[in-house]
Amino acid sequence: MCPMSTSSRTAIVWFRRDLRLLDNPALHAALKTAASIVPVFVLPNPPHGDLGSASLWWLHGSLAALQTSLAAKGARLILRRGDPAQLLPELAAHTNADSVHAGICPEPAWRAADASVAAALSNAGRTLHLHHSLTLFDPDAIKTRSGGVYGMYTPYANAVRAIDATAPPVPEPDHIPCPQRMPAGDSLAAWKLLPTHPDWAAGLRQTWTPGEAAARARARIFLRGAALHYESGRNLPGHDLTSRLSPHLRWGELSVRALWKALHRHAQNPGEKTFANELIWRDFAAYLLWHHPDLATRPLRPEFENLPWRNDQAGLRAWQQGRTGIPIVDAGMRQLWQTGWMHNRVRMVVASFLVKHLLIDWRAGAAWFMDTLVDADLAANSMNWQWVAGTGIDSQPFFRVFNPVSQGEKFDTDGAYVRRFVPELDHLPDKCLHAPWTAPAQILPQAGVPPGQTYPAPIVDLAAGRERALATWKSTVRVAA
DNA sequence: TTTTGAGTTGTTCGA
DNA sequence: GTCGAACAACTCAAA
Repeated sequence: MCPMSTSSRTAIVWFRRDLRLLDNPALHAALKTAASIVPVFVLPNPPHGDLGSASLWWLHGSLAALQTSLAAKGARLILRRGDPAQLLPELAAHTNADSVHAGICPEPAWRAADASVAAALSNAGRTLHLHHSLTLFDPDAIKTRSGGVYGMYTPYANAVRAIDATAPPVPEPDHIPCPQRMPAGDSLAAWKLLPTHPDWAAGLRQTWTPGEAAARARARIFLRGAALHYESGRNLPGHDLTSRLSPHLRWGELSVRALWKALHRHAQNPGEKTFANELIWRDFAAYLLWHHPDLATRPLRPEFENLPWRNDQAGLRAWQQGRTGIPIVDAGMRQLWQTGWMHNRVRMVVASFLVKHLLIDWRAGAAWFMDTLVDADLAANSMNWQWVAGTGIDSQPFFRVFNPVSQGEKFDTDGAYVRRFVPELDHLPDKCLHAPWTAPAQILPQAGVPPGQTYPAPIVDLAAGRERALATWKSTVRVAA
């Protein structure tokens, strides 16, 4: 292999979680300064800890889609596996590229990688340029009046709404010129990101289409339909009234800035406002991870390190497998396993159940979500688990314990959601569907679910679990004070 | 500096 | 069935 000589400037576009061509600031900046572009995706080996099995499944589809759309622009995506700090300087030397452009990632592992890559490139007289594109707002630009970091959502949201200076989306290029001779790369298939033995991804294939084109299509459908009733619709897990854009946003197949702009072109009805708030929550999560790099591993309030979590492997396994005996919890966990996704309302219910009723460390739940969700995002996942656990995000009162029975009755009134994912309860009457253990003696055998046989009895008494959680949180706070 | 108002998503109890 | 109050006290952020 000998270094190529080119007469014009070349730039590497390092794709990470901006797997799109529309409104891609790194690509745009590279095209402005260079005559030819080398698109690269580097998979760290081993993959970073936040790349779970479901994420790798999605990544395969998303990279395949990106290869196709780049090819349509005359470019080819170079896939490499290993240490970016070694591979990128090599590729830059090989292609005589003087710069590398990438989107900023808030995860600590990527920030460490960026530092090594920047140093290695700079030793060879080359530059790493990082661009904001994952979030609406630059996390360093949002400060409290006294220059501090926001710790509560509402003041943060007020601050960003007052600024509302998101950069305008940049256009999709018509053509992406590549060097005559491109460096070699791996084949996507050789990475073996898809499961084979066993192939657990059938439900994922049925539910999702990764890639920029599918992301844009879904966004269009959502913005014209469910977004208008999002305020109330988003709470009903039995209906398809959420955006389902989370995995597309996680991989940057969809530009959040373009989505934001599309949303604000419309008159602000309550549904659209609520959805805009969700996008600000997403930004807030990245902001928190940026300023608290140990968000995923340490409670924001240190006193909660002392919370006496139970080491309950059987309970954790029952929760993971959707066999807790609490219908809406099991429905949620099975939806997650089958489709790689769970409705947001139910995520709160299952998380609260694990952390409060079972008194199992939120980090165990967060790890399971990271492995099984197609939208697994370290920032959002860590923030939301800490919110449910009451360990630092905002001021969740410790007495707020979700009751899975009332949540089910309130938001899955007709039981459509539970029946879809816990089919063995199909024949139970609505009245006791969310709490089968309260059914009159004859009902369960008649409905084909004799107690504790096809469907388990509850692994914890809900009232007792709630009391135990209240007492535990109360004493943890009191000891700290 | 001190003060003040407020904090995504809940539950239970009693009138 | 519906409604308001209590749950307890702290931290945040702005004035």
